[in-house]
Amino acid sequence: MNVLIVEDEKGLALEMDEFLSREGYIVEHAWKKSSAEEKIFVNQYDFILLDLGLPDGDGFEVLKQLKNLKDRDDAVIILTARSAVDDRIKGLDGGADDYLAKPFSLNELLARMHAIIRRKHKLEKNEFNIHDFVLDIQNRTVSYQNERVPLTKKEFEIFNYLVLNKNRVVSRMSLTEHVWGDILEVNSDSNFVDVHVKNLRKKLSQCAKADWFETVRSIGYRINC
Amino acid sequence: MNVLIVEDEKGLALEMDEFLSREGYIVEHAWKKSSAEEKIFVNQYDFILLDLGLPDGDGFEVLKQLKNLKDRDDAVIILTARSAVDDRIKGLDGGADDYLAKPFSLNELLARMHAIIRRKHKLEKNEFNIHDFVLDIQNRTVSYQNERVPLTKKEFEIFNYLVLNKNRVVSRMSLTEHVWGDILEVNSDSNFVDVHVKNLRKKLSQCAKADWFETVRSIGYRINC
DNA sequence: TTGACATGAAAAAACAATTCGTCATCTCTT
DNA sequence: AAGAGATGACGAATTGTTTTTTCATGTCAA
Repeated sequence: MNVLIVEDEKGLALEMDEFLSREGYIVEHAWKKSSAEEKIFVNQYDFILLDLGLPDGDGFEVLKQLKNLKDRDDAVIILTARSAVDDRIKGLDGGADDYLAKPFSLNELLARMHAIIRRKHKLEKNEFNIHDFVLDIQNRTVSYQNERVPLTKKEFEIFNYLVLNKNRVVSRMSLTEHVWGDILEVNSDSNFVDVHVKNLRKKLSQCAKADWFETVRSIGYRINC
Repeated sequence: MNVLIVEDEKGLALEMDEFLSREGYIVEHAWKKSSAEEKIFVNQYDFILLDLGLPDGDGFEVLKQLKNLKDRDDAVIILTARSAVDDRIKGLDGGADDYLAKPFSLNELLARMHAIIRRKHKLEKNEFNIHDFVLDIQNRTVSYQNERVPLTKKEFEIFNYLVLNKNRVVSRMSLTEHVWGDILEVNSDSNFVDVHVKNLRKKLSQCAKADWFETVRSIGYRINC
């Protein structure tokens, strides 16, 4: 999952980066309003963590720009000093999905992100249920009939992203972007996605249901349920 | 324990080196007769593994040189091609402690070395018994009243060397040479020996007997029994 | 009182285990 | 038959753990 951190305070930004990277997120940074706008224009993100007090302008304008773009589903969490938490923010009228008053704990941030995923997918808990699997977002674990399936980081991320997009074809391209980030140009003619999918499938092979984890020739993969 | 390998066949020599290093020995090499003689003149070794067919002469002469030196107790194992195993070798008249016909297995070599230690210390098994400890040379383990005491490599080597010289003062210098090899000049003013001894003592502290593991001020340590 | 040793804690290095990416080859689908 | 994907095996990179070394400080014996 891709996250854009729009925050000029480097220390905080790097802390967030490290923390979220550990959690499997692909993190990008924008240190000011202008570069944030450029990045948003070019890429889509699963989350945008938006500081309001940017050196070259109000973060709210970034949010407005985003809302002008079509077909975007980027979740926005506003980060702001407590004193700045006034109604315009609390009401979330600008279209943000949540806000977080500084200083905040990284776990709090993560919890809010999970909450957004939960909301988007209409989940009751931080879990996806698919066939007999339970994919636990919080603990980053997968179980099959209450039996833990040990997945590596990459395997979990692949499964997670496919489940997040279940019943939709996920292209290799998109999968790569969301699991590895922008390593595309460097090595394009490798089959590492295939290899990881193979390994993942093997670990998930306890579920014998036919075609639940499909290969879509020339495009990518799809999980059906 | 220090081992000198006198052997011109590099492949074999390096194999032996790797194997013996894993077993905790400090290994040096001499590739020909002349350098072997120089080394023997300068240093003492616990074992000299002596190939007879050296490029610049007969290995036996190295052995003769060694016997000319006073106060030496280096154990010599002769390595030689099977065809060369004639009476002069078998009889071990030259003063070697054992011989080994090539090709031999590294474990066979090690077993012979252990046998020599056993003989020198008049042991019945490959074990030293000291107070309630059993120091197993073969398995490189230490037990106290049949309870295994987990030691690190260095800790074991220190204990082993002190036990080998029990009731004698072992200088820091000597201890360093036998456990670490010739790192002396590089860092002399370090207290790493003391630290390891301290850690070792802690692990051996189950034995409450007074002064069995003494510090000899300004010199080194001594194990009494 | 001083030098030598002991000690605890932490940094650095070594080691082991796991994960990741590459590659050559095989299989399947069209 | 040709292109796409699957697979097994292997080396590289990463991660986590243990061991080794350094260091600052405390203690003890001469």
